[in-house]
Amino acid sequence: MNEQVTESKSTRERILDAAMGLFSAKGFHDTKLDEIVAQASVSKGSIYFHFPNKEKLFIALVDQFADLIERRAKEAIAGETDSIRRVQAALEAVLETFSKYRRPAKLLLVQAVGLGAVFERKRIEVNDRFVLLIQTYLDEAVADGSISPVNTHIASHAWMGAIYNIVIQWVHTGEPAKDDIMEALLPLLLKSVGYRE
Amino acid sequence: MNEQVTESKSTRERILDAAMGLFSAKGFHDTKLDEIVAQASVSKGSIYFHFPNKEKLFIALVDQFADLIERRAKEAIAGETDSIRRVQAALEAVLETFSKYRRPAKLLLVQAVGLGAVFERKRIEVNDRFVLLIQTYLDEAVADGSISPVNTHIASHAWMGAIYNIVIQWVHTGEPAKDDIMEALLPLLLKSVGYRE
DNA sequence: ATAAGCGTACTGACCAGTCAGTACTGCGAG
DNA sequence: CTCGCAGTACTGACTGGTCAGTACGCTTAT
Repeated sequence: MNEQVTESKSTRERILDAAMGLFSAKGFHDTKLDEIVAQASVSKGSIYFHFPNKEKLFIALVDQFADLIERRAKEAIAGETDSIRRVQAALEAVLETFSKYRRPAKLLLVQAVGLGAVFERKRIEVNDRFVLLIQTYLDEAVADGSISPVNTHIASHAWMGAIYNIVIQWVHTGEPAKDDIMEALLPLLLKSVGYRE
Repeated sequence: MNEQVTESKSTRERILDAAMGLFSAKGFHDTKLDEIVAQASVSKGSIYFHFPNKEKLFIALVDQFADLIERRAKEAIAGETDSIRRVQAALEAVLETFSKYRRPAKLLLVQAVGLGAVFERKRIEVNDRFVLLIQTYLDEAVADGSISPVNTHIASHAWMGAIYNIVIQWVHTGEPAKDDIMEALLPLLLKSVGYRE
């Protein structure tokens, strides 16, 4: 929300870093505030100076990463004009970003799920943001005839899920390797909406 | 694990039913044991007579439903001989079962995620069970030439994710309708592995 | 009698959140 | 220039509510 003007960045940053490490590894409930305190070498009070509560600290991390992903995807799209290339570029950018930031990926895709109603809303919001992004460009691709007329609503949800699950698998095991994902997943998704290269 | 031989079914069943309702709606942590007690009209001691702890009660529900899904899928497969039809039948059976049991679906797909390490292992185990099932029949379909030679490992994970996400969407909003899912998702998945009807 | 099945009242560990206080910096008035 | 004052950043011991799990006792069936 409010950009840091004062140069106290380091503390807030240390809290976020520590929280990211712990939340992504152990989940929300299994991460104790005292652990973040220890990891970040800050005091408990300091955390509550920068964040209203544990929940908001977690959500700050989710938002931060979701924003990054969306920014990268939009940058990639901006660099292309052909609709099918846009879809392709966005997909590459997203996978690239996930693979570059493994811990945030786990936070967003795994740890942010199945926490109560508050988080659920957040998760759905983030998911829908990306689904809508995908759908927009799929619709475009259908309109200019580069892919066959499919149910883009279902297709975009399916794509999102496919990406989710592959990335989650990769986050856990390190397999399949990033390049294998790119090579196999991209054509698979494109074929699913009837695109022939 | 151990089948009920004693005829105390009703209490155990009432506990499971209440737990299913609450866990699926509110998640693991936000569901208090006392709420299950109230909902099921049983005593706390009774719950601890039938289940060693809260965690195991939750996992019992997960296992129960995962078993059901797998059974339905295998039954569907057994009724077909052609490999591509087997894949199709399994998919239909799984979607059918999910749509018939909305609460268990939410429990398995949403609420069982993002709980600490113990549950994470369980979730991966269940996921892998289905991925392997899919992969087996995809490999078969590749072998007999009904679909193109794709990376079936990645494809099966992608399928699983696609199914996950669509069903989760449906669990939350009731949209898209079951029939729309069948009509759109099935051909989409089949096309993704290069099958032409 | 004796044990499986269930009920009730209780415990105590745990942990998010609080708050009184410290350290430091900058600033306007006398 | 310096003293009082105020604002900001931070500390860490403490608390109080919560809730999973337990102790123990009463039944009913065999």
